[in-house]
Amino acid sequence: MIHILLVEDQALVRQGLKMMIEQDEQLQVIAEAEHGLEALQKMEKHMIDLVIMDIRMPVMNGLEATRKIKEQWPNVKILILTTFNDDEYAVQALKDGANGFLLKTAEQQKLIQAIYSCMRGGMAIHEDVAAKMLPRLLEKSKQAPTTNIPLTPRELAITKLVGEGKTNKEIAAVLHLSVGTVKNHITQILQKLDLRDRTQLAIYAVKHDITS
Amino acid sequence: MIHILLVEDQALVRQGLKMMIEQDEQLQVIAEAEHGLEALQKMEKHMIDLVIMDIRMPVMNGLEATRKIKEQWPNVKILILTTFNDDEYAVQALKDGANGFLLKTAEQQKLIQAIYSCMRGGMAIHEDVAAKMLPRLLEKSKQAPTTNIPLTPRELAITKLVGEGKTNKEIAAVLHLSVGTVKNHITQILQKLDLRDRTQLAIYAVKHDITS
DNA sequence: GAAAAACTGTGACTTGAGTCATTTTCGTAA
DNA sequence: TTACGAAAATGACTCAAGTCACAGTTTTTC
Repeated sequence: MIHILLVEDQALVRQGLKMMIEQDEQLQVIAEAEHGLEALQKMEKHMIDLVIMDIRMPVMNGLEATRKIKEQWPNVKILILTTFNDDEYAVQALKDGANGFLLKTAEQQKLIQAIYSCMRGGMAIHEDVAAKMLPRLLEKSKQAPTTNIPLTPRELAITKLVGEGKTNKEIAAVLHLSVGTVKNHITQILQKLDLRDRTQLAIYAVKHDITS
Repeated sequence: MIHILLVEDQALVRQGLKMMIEQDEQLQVIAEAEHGLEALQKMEKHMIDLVIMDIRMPVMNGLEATRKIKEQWPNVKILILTTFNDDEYAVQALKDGANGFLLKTAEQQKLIQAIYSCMRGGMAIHEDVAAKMLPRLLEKSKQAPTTNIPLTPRELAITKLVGEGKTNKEIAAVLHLSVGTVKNHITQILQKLDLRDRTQLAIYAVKHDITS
């Protein structure tokens, strides 16, 4: 038997969900809340396995509630209820520890499926939500096309070490060079990349993922 | 009429795909290739709208081919053919510009759907593939839970500017402080975070996404 | 085989960065 | 009310970093 907490401010939607969920005899809604704060209170009173959480709510929204619940009860699964327009929230929700997404327009069959897949440790994400989220996630991890970095292999190696926060002395030791040579290379690198000092170079290295 | 290039080394799979695709009268496979290199050659000879690309192939794999095709023909759509075990490649493929993923086990209805959604500019990603990829993507953009960064607001502001590569003088100007004060704060910050110099601090700032 | 680019090194010089001691002000929590 | 941490500042000191000029060696490229 899976014990579920329903968090959703609109009573009608909540009722509908409850009925759909309890069509499956292994699933039971043993608590309901109208906003995040109430959800936290219910969590303390009941043994909850899974929370179904709306994002837009008064008092405390779903993101904050998700974060706080995951802090105190890391093993509880959380499914986010979402609409097509919530995609910027969705990414944040995932970072906060959500285990999946339900479109409000989903039919009950998908709903039940999502609950079980999420309880099994998987991640339940509706196809359309994923399609919207992925490009957003990629933007951040992309901006480094590794193209046209006009550095020689030696310069790259030094850039990498600068990006790890090493001093010239340490770099010299690792590469078996003199400190003076390292300095010369760095002068060269800064000129090529139009940077001012090793700090800007380190930032460059991290952002362009020069870590090989 | 949508012109399609099929890239897949196994002739049987290729034949099957072709038949499934051409069930739809708007879709036509006008070229086929057994590996990435051949695909590039075919691209030059035909006007292609969409490429369906396997990942594991001899001579030149699907990732490299995707990258090269997107470089020369940025408007061509590319759908990656994948299995459940390819998820580490999948992320890379997306970064290289792929427009979607097809599971090799998908039925023809899903296949056709994916092609159209991809041509409309959307991203076609099978639910199960997305579920596997998202956690992987999140790991990279996550590691900064913004928690326990024991810095005061002032220190945070300075850390942020260091992370932008600013000098103490510039930071002092922005925050209306003396250079000495900035130095003092930085000494304090370095001690708190157990770092050695502003370069390591800048790296810390970038990695923890302190950019507010 | 010659030219170009990459790699290595030295020494001298300038300056930004970081540490330390010490002081003052301000708000807030015990 | 007191005590404390955050914030701001000054001055003096040390040193790593960066620039510059010059030079030798090796590797790549045409």
